[in-house]
Formats: sequence, C-alpha cells, structure tokens
Amino acid sequence: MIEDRQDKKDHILEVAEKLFAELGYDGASTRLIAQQASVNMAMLNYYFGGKEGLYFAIFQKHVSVQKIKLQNLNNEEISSLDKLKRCIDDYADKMLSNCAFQKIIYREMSLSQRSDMNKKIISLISQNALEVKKIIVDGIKNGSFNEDVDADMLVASLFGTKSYLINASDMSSLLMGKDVTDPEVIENIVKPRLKNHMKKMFSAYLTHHDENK
Amino acid sequence: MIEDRQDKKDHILEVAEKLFAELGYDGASTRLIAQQASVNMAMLNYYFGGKEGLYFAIFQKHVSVQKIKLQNLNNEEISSLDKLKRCIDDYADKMLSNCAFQKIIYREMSLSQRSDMNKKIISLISQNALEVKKIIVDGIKNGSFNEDVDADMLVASLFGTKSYLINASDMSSLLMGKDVTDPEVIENIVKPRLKNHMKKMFSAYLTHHDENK
DNA sequence: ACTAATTAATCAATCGATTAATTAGTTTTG
DNA sequence: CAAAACTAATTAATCGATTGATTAATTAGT
Repeated sequence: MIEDRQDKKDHILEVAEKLFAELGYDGASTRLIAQQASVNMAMLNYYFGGKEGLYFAIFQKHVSVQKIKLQNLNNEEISSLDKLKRCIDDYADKMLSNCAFQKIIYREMSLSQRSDMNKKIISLISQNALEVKKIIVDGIKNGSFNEDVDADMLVASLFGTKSYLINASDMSSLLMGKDVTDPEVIENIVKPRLKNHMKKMFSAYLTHHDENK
Repeated sequence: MIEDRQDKKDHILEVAEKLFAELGYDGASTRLIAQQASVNMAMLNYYFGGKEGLYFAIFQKHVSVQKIKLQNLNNEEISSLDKLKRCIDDYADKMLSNCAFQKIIYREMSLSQRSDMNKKIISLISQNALEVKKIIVDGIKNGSFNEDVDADMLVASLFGTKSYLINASDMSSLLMGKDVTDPEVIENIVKPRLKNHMKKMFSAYLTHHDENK
C-alpha cells in the first residue's frame, strides 16, 4: 500500500530529525540514521535521493504549516499587541514542543557551508520572520507601539530568547537549577515563564512612556 | 625563540577559530586548518595533541579574560541598572567584534556529542552567565528592579538577542536589508542599534510601573 | 652531540553513495 | 483464474574519497 511507504518515510524523517538535532548534520551519519530507523542504508538514497535530500525534506515538512498559520494571524482583526502576544504564545508552544527541529534550524542558519541547500532553507524560514516583523511595523504605524521601537531588533529578541533556551539548554539548566530538556519541566515551568516574561517585557517596552523626551 | 613558537600557535588558533565558525567542528578538517595556517598537519597534533585539543584551546583563550572583566564589574559601586547597561555594551562590543568565537560557542552548546569536552566548555562559559544573573538578582533584592522580573529569562533575552544577530546573520541581513556580516555595517549600524534597543527594552521592563496590580 | 621542531608518507576507520542481486507486489496475458 | 512478465521495493556487499592520527626520517637550534 502507498500508505505504508509514506509511513515509513515519515518515520525516517522523525528519526533523522532527532539525530540531526543531537549530533549535527555531519555528526549524524546516514548509517546511524538508517540503523535507528530500522531501514537499509540504501533506502535513504532511494527515498530522498541522498543525505542532503533527506535533510531538506525535514525543513519542507515543517515550514509550510507555520507559514499559513502566521498569514492567517496577520489577517485577523485584533490589536497589534494582541497579535504579538499570540505570536509569543504560538512560537513558545511550537518551538518548545519540538526542540529538535528548532535546534537544526538554528544551527543551519549559522553555517556558511552547503551553500545551495543553505540558501533554499534560509529563504523558506525568512518568510516567517518577515511576517512577524510586519506585525511590529504595522503596530508602530497605527500608533499602538512607540515610534522609536526598533522592529528588527525586537524580532531578534523574540526569536533569540527562545532559541537561547533551546539551543543553550545546558546553560539554561545550569542557570535555572532545573533540567530544561525534561518535557515535564518544559511544559510546567519553562513555557509559562517564557511566555509571561516576553509578554511583560515587550508590553512594557512597546507601550511605555519614555521619560527621556 | 620561544616567542616564535607562541606566535605560530596563536596563528593556528586564529585560523582554526575562523574555520570552525564557518564550517562547524566536523566540517573544518585538520588538513584544511593546517593548510590555511601554512603549517604541516602533524604540527596540530604536536602542539595541541589532536583536533579536540586544538578546539578546546580556542575556548580557554577567550573565556578566562571575560571572566575577570565580569567579576570586576560586579564589584564596582554603581547602580544595578548601570551594571546591566555596562554588560550590554561590553557583550555587544565583544561578541560583534569577534563573531567567529561567538558562533562556535553557541553551536557547541547546542550539541550533545563530544560529551567530555562539551561539559568542560559549558562549565567554563556558564560561570560568566552566572555573573550576569547575579547582577539582575542583586538589582531585584535591593529594589532597583521590579520584584516580579524573571532573572533567568532576562539572561536568556540578553544573550539570545545577540546570538540571534550573529548566528542567524543571513536571516538578520534579510530582515534589515543590510549585510550584517560586513564589519563596517556591524560597527556603524548593528552595534549602536543593538545597544540602544536592549538598554531601552530592559530599562522599560525592569523599572516600569505595572498597571495590572 | 643532543633535543626540539618539522616534514612527507602512510595508517586504519568512517564517510556517503552505488552496485548488482533478490524479494515482493502488480499487471498483463493466454 | 493462473502463469508469466514486469515494476517497485529491499538487501548485502562494495566503491572511492576523506577523515584524524601516527610513523619514521629529516632539519634546525642549542
């Protein structure tokens, strides 16, 4: 059945995603991926055309979904601040629930190699970042946010804070005295604290009255 | 002369740092490093005992200096907010002036492999993060900052924002419409905007009056 | 004459990919 | 309906290339 084949491909993708996240692109050998997915090594090439193809398939699987969600949000008729808060919640939920992909995405962006693939991936992801920036810029234009807010830097703070918790998880664990890779800790402690922190900080920054004017 | 040897070792470290940043640990082969540094491949092992030793030497070179600077800052008799602002300035200057090391450090923290080395490195770096956290916690205790501030998350925002600009530089370049890897752009545009953004945002958040009380 | 520094050559191990052979599944044909 | 023919899926074995590291020999410095 065709379904079986798709299930198997999905399973390979899941395993590969986990291993790429843990070991990096070079560190995760096709042999290991095949072994952990309980398939023959040659199947990876048969299905995905090679290691790069497998890698790229992981990105395609994720990005398209998120893009649609963002565009819908941007078209809703709620205040700019509410949109941004929704963004914070959505990204916190998505990123912290799927740390593996988040790790891969971030690491890929920081490498200069594999240029062809790299450009494709950056192009995919950047569309989402632009949507977020649009929310902020619109908020400044319509007077919801302070006019001296730096939209680009705010985007960096939004994604950067979350990336830090995930990618520098060992450091965060040490700081917080808790294992922030433990799913239970993530759900009950990290997520709510992260959401609360970012909403408060951004609200204060975006809507506060600057005394130095 | 001994100086010549040290100079050569330093030169190797510089080249290696650059290549590790661009290509990752696995991507930067010892052959390439040796070639770019114009030394024989066997010299890397002779000097540093192997690839891992070379890698670790890069970390040792950087961390110790920063640690001392931070401890000195923490002992100065200025307000907590001023300390934090100094931190922002210092880290922005250091990180953006030496993006290569910043990239390495961040990527290393996000990998689960090379466990022995990894733990040593995390241990080195975490001491600095703890010093920054201390500044915030002290500020909360002495009433300078709002008591409901989440120190851990604030540290994540501080380091995360900067890391994002550096590690996701392609993305940032696309967002800002400028090449944020160009040294001139970094110095004249990214640095001042980053410093300004973080000081304003943190000040607003740390000292604002919460209306929802 | 002795030690440190440096070189070229080579080591085994591992990498991603491919091959040819085999099995399973489907379609065609008598 | 069943046998044959064909295609898709899967396997084990192997390919050349590259990896980090080591060796033994040579050079330079003291």
